[in-house]
Amino acid sequence: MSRSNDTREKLLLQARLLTWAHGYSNVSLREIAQSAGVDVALISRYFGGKRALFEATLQGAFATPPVNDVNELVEAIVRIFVNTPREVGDPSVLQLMVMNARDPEVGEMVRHAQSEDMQNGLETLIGDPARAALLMSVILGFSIVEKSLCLNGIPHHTAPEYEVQIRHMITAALNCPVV
Amino acid sequence: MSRSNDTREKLLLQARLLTWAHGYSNVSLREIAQSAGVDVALISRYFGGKRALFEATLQGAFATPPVNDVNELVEAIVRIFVNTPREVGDPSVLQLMVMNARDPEVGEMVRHAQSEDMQNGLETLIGDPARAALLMSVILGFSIVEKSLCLNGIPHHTAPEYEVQIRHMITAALNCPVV
DNA sequence: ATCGTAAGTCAGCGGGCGTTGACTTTTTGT
DNA sequence: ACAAAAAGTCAACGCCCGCTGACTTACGAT
Repeated sequence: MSRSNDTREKLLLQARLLTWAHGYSNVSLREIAQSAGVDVALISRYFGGKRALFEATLQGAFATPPVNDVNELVEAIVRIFVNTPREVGDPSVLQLMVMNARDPEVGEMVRHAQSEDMQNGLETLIGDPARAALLMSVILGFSIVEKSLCLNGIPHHTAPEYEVQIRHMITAALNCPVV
Repeated sequence: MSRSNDTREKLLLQARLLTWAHGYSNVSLREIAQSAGVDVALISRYFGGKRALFEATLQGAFATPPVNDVNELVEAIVRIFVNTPREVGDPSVLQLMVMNARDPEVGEMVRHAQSEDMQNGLETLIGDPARAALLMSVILGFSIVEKSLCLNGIPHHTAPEYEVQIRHMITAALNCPVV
């Protein structure tokens, strides 16, 4: 019983790492299995297929702790995007896959997970969907471009100064006139 | 002579549409050829291969008109992101592919094209690479999330109100303390 | 200790991919 | 009008993909 749970978790972890980093359709099951040190066939046995494995990967991916007001929620979101260790996946990459995933169902899965966990909470607390979307723009834009800069060889910001910028822009978003 | 140029351009156009919309590795040459109403083999003949076709696609993709000061450059960039007709590809999607493309050379191609055309211009005019990157974050974040919202079924902003928000955030970025 | 079941292995399937080379059709130059 | 060259067609290649089913091994209850 415990041995199977072990391999299940090993598969899940590697699937998260690889698909979140490179995109759903750019990672093969054989690759995931090899990284986990496990046979490919076990993926189909345990999860049912590639899509189901990916779906399991999204379980609670964007979970934010319960919050009482806008500031707390923003803090929680910033923490996810800024401080989440890169090793366990970067949520911004998920947002990327939304648009890059050719398979409509895969895109829908990611969007649904992200929307459930973050966007809806923001909208509820802020009240104005337009401003919530604006806030989301800023936060996601930061994490995406941050990653892009790393790829470009530009040393990414250290966490403290990065957070200063993010907070400044969030304040701007909260004060920006929206329709 | 003109017939071959025609099919070359048809291939190039469809390649742009499809790969920019769905990502390099999510579009097959057969698909591109079919959309162009042309035989697959002609792609290899005219461009040499999939990668070369994609590279041709990037030629001048981010070209901005010559500008004299920061405001003009920002205007030009905003115009590209906000007003570029969706039919000829959305540059934000290119930025997406930077991170999603598994093939390192493909990612490098996109990054190089974007950097050459836009980022460097911004840095030269602004002087401070950190602030230029911040500005880029905001602009790219907007266009990416805008697209994401469309996918989520939320009606995207009309151009005027969208531009108001973008300008507000750009102003914030220009006034934000950077290290 | 043994037997049943869970866990893991392995070869192979059908299919799509990028690419190639031999072929046919169309255009062009004389 | 006719031959040379360009443009387009077609079938097939080797490869990797997700997935399956028959098989072998290891564990746990009796």
